[in-house]
Amino acid sequence: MTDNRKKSTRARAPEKKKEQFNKILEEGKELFIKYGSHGFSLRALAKRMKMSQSNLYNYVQSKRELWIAIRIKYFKEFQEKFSEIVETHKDSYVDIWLKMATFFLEFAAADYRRFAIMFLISAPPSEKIGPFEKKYKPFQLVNQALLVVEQAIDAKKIKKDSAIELFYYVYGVLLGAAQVEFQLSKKIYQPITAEEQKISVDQFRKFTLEEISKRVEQELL
Amino acid sequence: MTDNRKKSTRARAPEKKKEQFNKILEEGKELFIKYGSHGFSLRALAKRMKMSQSNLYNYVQSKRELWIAIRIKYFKEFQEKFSEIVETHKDSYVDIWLKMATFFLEFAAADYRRFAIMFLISAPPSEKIGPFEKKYKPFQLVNQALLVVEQAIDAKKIKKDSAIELFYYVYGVLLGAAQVEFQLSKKIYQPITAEEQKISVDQFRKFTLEEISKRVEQELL
DNA sequence: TTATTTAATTGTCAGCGTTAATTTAGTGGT
DNA sequence: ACCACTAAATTAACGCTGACAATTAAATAA
Repeated sequence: MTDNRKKSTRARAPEKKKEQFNKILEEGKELFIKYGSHGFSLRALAKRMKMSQSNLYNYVQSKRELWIAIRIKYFKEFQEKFSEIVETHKDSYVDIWLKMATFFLEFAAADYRRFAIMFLISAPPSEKIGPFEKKYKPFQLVNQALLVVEQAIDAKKIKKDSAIELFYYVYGVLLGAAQVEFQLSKKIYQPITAEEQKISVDQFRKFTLEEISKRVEQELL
Repeated sequence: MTDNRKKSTRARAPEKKKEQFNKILEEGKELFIKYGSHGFSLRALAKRMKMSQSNLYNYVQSKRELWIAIRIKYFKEFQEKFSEIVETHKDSYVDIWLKMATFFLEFAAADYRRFAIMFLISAPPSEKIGPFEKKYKPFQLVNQALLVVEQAIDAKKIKKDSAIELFYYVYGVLLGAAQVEFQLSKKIYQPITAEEQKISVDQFRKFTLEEISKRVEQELL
């Protein structure tokens, strides 16, 4: 056994501690992306951080909390890019929807494990509820997109009555489509019966985006 | 510590062993449904079975294999009910789609953990690939529904060109919708901004089914 | 009745999240 | 420059997990 720890140093200044915590989150992200939820252990993370495993508890109350902290960070990154699309849009209402949808599907496909930790896998259970869990609200990402819808309603560009329903519906469509794309992209899958059942990821995405586009068009006044 | 094991008996006849294995799957299902993926341990299952934990390995190569075996069993149950709908249908093409979709969403909502083990959570990893994993094909459930589509194509009731795309699309819609419904049903969730963002599960389902219905209608010749 | 087979057992392993007790590096006050 | 204090870091241990090896003994076949 070689000693992997670095020359023992302590992050005492609040700024230094924040920095250290941030590094923990970054290493945690990498660990998760590389080895998945089952390879994501505090011991492995500690080794990467060159610190003892129990020292992580000076930064986080539980594995669950760490998990949620990473999720929140991913959502922040997601929001940032998402906001950019939303705020700089000069396109039509339909086009902005198309851009948001495309971004969502590309984001999921670019790193499915990241997508999974954000939208699919629930955090490991813990006895206590920590600060990150209290802070975290599901459906948070939704708000950014909802803003677009509301602005359009206010500007009387679209029908008001079913806008919210449609919004959640499209969110569901994208959530499901991202998963179907992933399953389609796996080599393992081979349709059992006929030849014509085959479908490529590109084909599927094109179809999905067109469906969304057509549906949103109907909403215009 | 009380000894929970039953008076030691052995299931040696092939029939008896099959029976015993079936009981393992049934208890496993219950355990999973009751305590979720994290409460689902071989030791807890063994206790329920009143046997030693390592004896489970006489029935299954790994926890992963057990997981997949349970998943397969759930799919069989799903297929059975699904087939009934498909095979006894006297309705229009649109109505049968509506029935399939309704069944899917009701199935998911009736027991979300069951739905999750079938469609969302991936089985825990294992070093070796067992017989159940070899047997299991993802997208298997899809075939039953595909049959309906193909029959309709053959009967020249619907457009052929985009039938398969639409099929996968609707599958994605349902997969996503089931998850949105679940999130909406959680008490935790409270929208942040305006009042009108609220939406009930019933509202959402109604909307979703209507969307599917409208979309399938367009496919008719 | 005996030999064989194999279900079921005990014991052990490394790995996991978590906690308690302890050490010691970094900070602020004098 | 020194000292006291705080808290980041350590070591050690707990009970849990999936898995494996060796052993026992119940059910079957000869």
